[in-house]
Order: sequence, then C-alpha cells, then structure tokens
Amino acid sequence: MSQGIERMSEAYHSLATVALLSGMNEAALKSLEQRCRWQRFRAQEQIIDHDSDSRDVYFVVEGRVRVVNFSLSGREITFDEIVAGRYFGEFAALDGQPRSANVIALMDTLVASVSPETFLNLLRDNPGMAVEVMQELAKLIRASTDRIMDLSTLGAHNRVHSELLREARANARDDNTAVISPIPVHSDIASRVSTTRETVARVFGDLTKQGLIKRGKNELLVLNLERLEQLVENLREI
Amino acid sequence: MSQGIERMSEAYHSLATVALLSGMNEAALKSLEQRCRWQRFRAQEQIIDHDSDSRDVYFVVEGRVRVVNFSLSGREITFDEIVAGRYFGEFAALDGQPRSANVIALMDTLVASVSPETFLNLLRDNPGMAVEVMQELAKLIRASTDRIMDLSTLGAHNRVHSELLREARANARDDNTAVISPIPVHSDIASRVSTTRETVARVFGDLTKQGLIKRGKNELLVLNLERLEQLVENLREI
DNA sequence: CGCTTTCTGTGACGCGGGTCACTTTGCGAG
DNA sequence: CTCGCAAAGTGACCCGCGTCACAGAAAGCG
Repeated sequence: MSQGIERMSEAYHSLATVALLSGMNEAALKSLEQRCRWQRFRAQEQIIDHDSDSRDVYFVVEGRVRVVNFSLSGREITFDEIVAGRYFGEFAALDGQPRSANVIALMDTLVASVSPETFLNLLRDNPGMAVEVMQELAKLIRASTDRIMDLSTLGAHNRVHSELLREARANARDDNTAVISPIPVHSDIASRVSTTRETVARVFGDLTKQGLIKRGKNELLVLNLERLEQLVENLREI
Repeated sequence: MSQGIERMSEAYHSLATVALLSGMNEAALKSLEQRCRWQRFRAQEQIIDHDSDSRDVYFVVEGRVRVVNFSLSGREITFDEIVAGRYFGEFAALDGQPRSANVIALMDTLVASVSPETFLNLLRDNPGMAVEVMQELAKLIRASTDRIMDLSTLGAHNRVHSELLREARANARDDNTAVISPIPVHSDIASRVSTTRETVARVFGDLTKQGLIKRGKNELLVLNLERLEQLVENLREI
C-alpha cells in the first residue's frame, strides 16, 4: 500500500563506497552492481514497510535513512540511522521473518537492493564478509541491551542526558567541549530515548541554565563535557 | 575475581546435543570436543562476569543458564535464558569487545568452551554454521526491539500481561487454557519485564480475581487464553 | 517579505507505579 | 510438628513525567 508511486529504476551506480563490499574484486563488484535494483527516494519517503513481506537487503549509496517503529498509539520509536556506505534490511534476508521495522529516507537517498538469495550467496562466497555482518549484528545487540538497561534503570531526564553525552562524545574537541551540528530536533531525541518532546525541552532548558550547553546559530555547544559525564555517572549510581 | 574456586576440568563429553554443531562430521566433532574446556557449574554460580576480559564461546551441554545485568542500584535485568543444546558468549568472540552481560547457572550445568579463534575458524570452515549464527543473532535483535517497544509504549502492568501471555502461548493447550509449570517466581518475571516484584504480585492478584489465572499446586493455570490476549491487544491500542 | 508551518519553552494537572513497611503463606529441614 | 527463610500479598505514600494547552521563535515558501 505504501509504495504506490511508480519508481524509476536508476542507471547503475558504483557500490565501491559500501564498506561491507570493499573486499570484493572489481569484476565481482561490477557484476553485483548490475544485479542490484537501484532506487532513489526523497526525504520522508518510506523504503521498507514494517508489514510488507519483502526480504531484500539495501545498500545505502547516497543519503541517510532512519529505522523506526510506531506504537499503535502513534508514538514513534527510533532504532537507528544508517548513513551512506552502510546497509540495512538484513534480518529479514537472514531469517526469512517479516520486517522488524520501517525504514524512511531522511533526505534524498540512493539505495541498491539485492534479493535475499543474492545476499546469502555473497556471504557464503566471502567468509570474511559473513564475519563482518556478524560483528555488525553483535554491535546492534550490544546497542539494544544498553538501551534496554537505560530504559529499565534510568529516568527520562537521565536518558536525555546520556543521549546528549553520546552525541557530544562523537563530536568532542580536546578542550572539554563539543559541537553538535546541526542542532538536533527535540522530538527526534525524544523518539530515540523514549520520552516526550516536552521533557527534552525541559532538560535542555535546565542544562542551559546550568551553563552546560548553549544554543548557537546552527549548532548546539556542549560547554562542559566532563560535568555532563559526571551528571550521567552520578545519576546511574543512585 | 569472581571465579576464585579451583574448578576441576571435566573429562570430555559429547557435543552431539549442540544444535549449532549438528552439521559437523563425527571426526571433526571429536576433535572439537577435545579442544574444549569442560566445566561444571552449580546453581547460582557465575560463568561469565560482565567485566572480565574473556572472549570464549560456551556450549551448554547440560543444565540451563541465565543472562542478566545489574544496574548500579542493584536492579536485576534478565535478558535471556539458554538451555542445553544452545550456546552463549559469541558477541565477545565475534567483535572482540568486552562481555555485554553476566551469565549465571540456574542449575547444575555442564558447559564446553572454545577460544574465539577456534570459534571463528569453525565459522569460516562451515559457512552453513555461520548463517545459523547470523540467524540466531537476528532473532536476538528482533527480541530486543520488541522489548524496547514494550518498554517504550506499555505500562508496567501491561508488560506483565504480555510476558504472561508469552509464557502461556508456549504452553497452550487446545481448550483455550495453558499450564505454566513450575510456577514462575514473581521476582523473576519482574526482572524480565523491568518492574518490581510487588507490581507482578498485584497484577497476578487482579488476574486471579478476574478468573483469568489460578495458582495450582506446582503450576500456574491460565484459564482463558483468549481473554488474556484481548487484554494485551486492547492495552496496546490505547 | 509577510504568512504558514514547524519547532520550542513552560505552566498546571493527575496518575501510574516504585518504594517502604509489614503481614501472611508456603515449603523444606531437622 | 514447628521452626525458619523465601516468596507472595497488600496498604500508604508520593514523585516523576506524560498529557494538555498555549504562547513565542524560527524557518520555509510563495
């Protein structure tokens, strides 16, 4: 139902930017490129629907996508974001079960998809690739267990702190500050840590008052990374 | 620090009951059996500590183990239980990262462990096995995302309902009832759905009053599976 | 450049459920 | 049988945070 629009299949592009496939030789890669279905999605377009029965694996060649689910009450839960060079949709291909979530393009995005058979053959022929996929899966599980721990033991405010800290660490500078850019939208953060937009706004307000963060023009400044870390640490201990 | 007790290494047993290894020929299996470290743990003994730096993979040959984590406040979060014939500890072996959780024996348990190198070689030599591991990992991720959804969208009471329903479905009979045996300990359920013992007791009390469940001598009777299902469905919709 | 839409910031309210503090029940050992 | 310890009930309290309801601020867009 979701993909009513007739979608033009693009000319072949290169899969050279896909990290998982970097071990393949040129010929094999070319051949794979031709067996791919190439599609372009615009921002907000849905690439995978939770209850469709496709099993294809997608490589993100350009753009960025978000993996989300919705509760029946409409609450949006974000699971992951996948950038160019990475892939998604492998669970269904691996175990043949229905899709576990929706995938939505966050911007204009170019993807190449392969059938589950193609994907599995790829893994059989390239054991190193199989190991890489397993490592990726292990990483996802670790992230999930961390999130379950957070949801089970932290309050909503502390989850926002810890999410902010994650972002900040990824953009840390060496002077105990960090610049997060562009400024994250409150409701996105809320959806990542399972709380409400309002709670995120309140927490950010508090942190601003305490001089820990500051809104810039197009960026969020974390002024004291260390204090933020302590904040998260301490609240875990209570 | 945790494993102070000098642990007798057992004589070699058979790995024939381990599903993952069922594709191996007899000779290879024998050889693997000899390269294993065989250990027996008594109930409540810790097999893997969250912050030890071992990377071994364990096959459960006899018994049953539980995968748990503790918040700094002492709250216990149960992630999984692994029965004889299955395995655990593969994340650390796959990605070389520290252990993601603790593993504790629930009863007298016999395990066989292999080094990460041995495990990875096994996967390289048996592509089918690699696929099986990937499927298993995918299954774990699916379970995790479900749990994250539950934690994010359901109240504590409903999470207990849905956990009870899961148990009941696994032991359903064809007359719309189910028998869960032995009776699950309230605090265990609480740890599985991230709530408190008290809340589980209250929910069970309510369900008993409503005639949905009943405590037997050594079993818990679910008297109306359908009504229980509706209960969970409806509460999801609100 | 004004107009609409999407974000943000805050106050007030209410209730779900965690916490504490006991009591009661159940069970296995002696 | 009864003692003792673990598990199960249950009431009272109370506070975190989700919900509702607006009022500003920004940011697209025609």
